[in-house]
Amino acid sequence: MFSAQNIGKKISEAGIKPSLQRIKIYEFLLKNNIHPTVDFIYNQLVNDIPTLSKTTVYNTLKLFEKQGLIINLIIDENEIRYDAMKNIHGHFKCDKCGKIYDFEYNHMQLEFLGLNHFNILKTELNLKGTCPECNQ
Amino acid sequence: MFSAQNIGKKISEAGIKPSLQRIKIYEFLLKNNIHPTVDFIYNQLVNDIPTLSKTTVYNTLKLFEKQGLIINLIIDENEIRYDAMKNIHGHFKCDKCGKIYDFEYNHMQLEFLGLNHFNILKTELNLKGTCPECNQ
DNA sequence: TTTATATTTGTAATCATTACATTTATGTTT
DNA sequence: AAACATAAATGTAATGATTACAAATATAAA
Ligand SMILES: [Mn+2]
Ligand SMILES: [Mn+2]
Ligand SMILES: [Zn+2]
Ligand SMILES: [Zn+2]
Repeated sequence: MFSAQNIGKKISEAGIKPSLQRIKIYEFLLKNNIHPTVDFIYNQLVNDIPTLSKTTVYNTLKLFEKQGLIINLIIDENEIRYDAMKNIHGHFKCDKCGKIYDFEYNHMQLEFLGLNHFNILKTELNLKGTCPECNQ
Repeated sequence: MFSAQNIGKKISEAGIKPSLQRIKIYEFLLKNNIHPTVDFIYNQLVNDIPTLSKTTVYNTLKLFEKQGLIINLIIDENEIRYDAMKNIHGHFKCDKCGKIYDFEYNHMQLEFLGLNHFNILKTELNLKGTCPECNQ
């Protein structure tokens, strides 16, 4: 499904050289759709790559985002989260367990009033509350 | 329009004692619909109240938000912004000038797919891009 | 092999936010 | 009014995510 070649190719197509670190980071995002923080990614990958630096994770994710390979989520203060799923979708963060869920919404029917001549580059729909697991 | 009595009354109705600092902070939010940061509010009010502490601004805004008097916006990393306008509306932040614009949207027609049994307590619709002034 | 360039790494700095102890204000009881 | 109790505000130190920066390493070109 996500072979090393395919991952490297995707990175290349975004105009980024596919180094070992970059491949591993992008692979992690593709295989784990959990909207991880930098810290989480670092702690998972440092097992594979003992020399990995957290700065590299920061730089790489920022580069990926700039090149449009991934998106970032600002759903809570003091943490940026990353997502390799680029189709339009919303996010729900559970106040209790902290898990972030994807959901779809009828974005085609969404209408903004009073934004004539605004150049919209990014749309973020974030919900908060409690998830079914925590509602028991 | 926003007399000191009215402001104090609103604060009281939220279950908060209307101290001088709390009145001034809430008054600032009501009269300046600019989604300010803690730092901005502090710098504006410290002229009026020379003894004001930034911690007080933090604590007060957090208390206001907990009691439902205001809402907070997480539209960008490393800053929380506050808004006394509590009707449902979205926010657009200009990447160039940093200004945050309110806008309305057809929230009644918004449909979420895959969120059965989720308890939604907060909805945030954040857009980014460039505003008309910066598009010249 | 040299040389240049790109990438990674480790450490220190930054900056918004929070923790916490102290001070000040407010309200109540004697 | 004085003493006491409680709430609120203040100032400083600590926290923690992110960034800056210089050195080290890897990759590519000459
Ligand atoms: Mn997602
Ligand atoms: Mn607003
Ligand atoms: Zn949950
Ligand atoms: Zn602008």
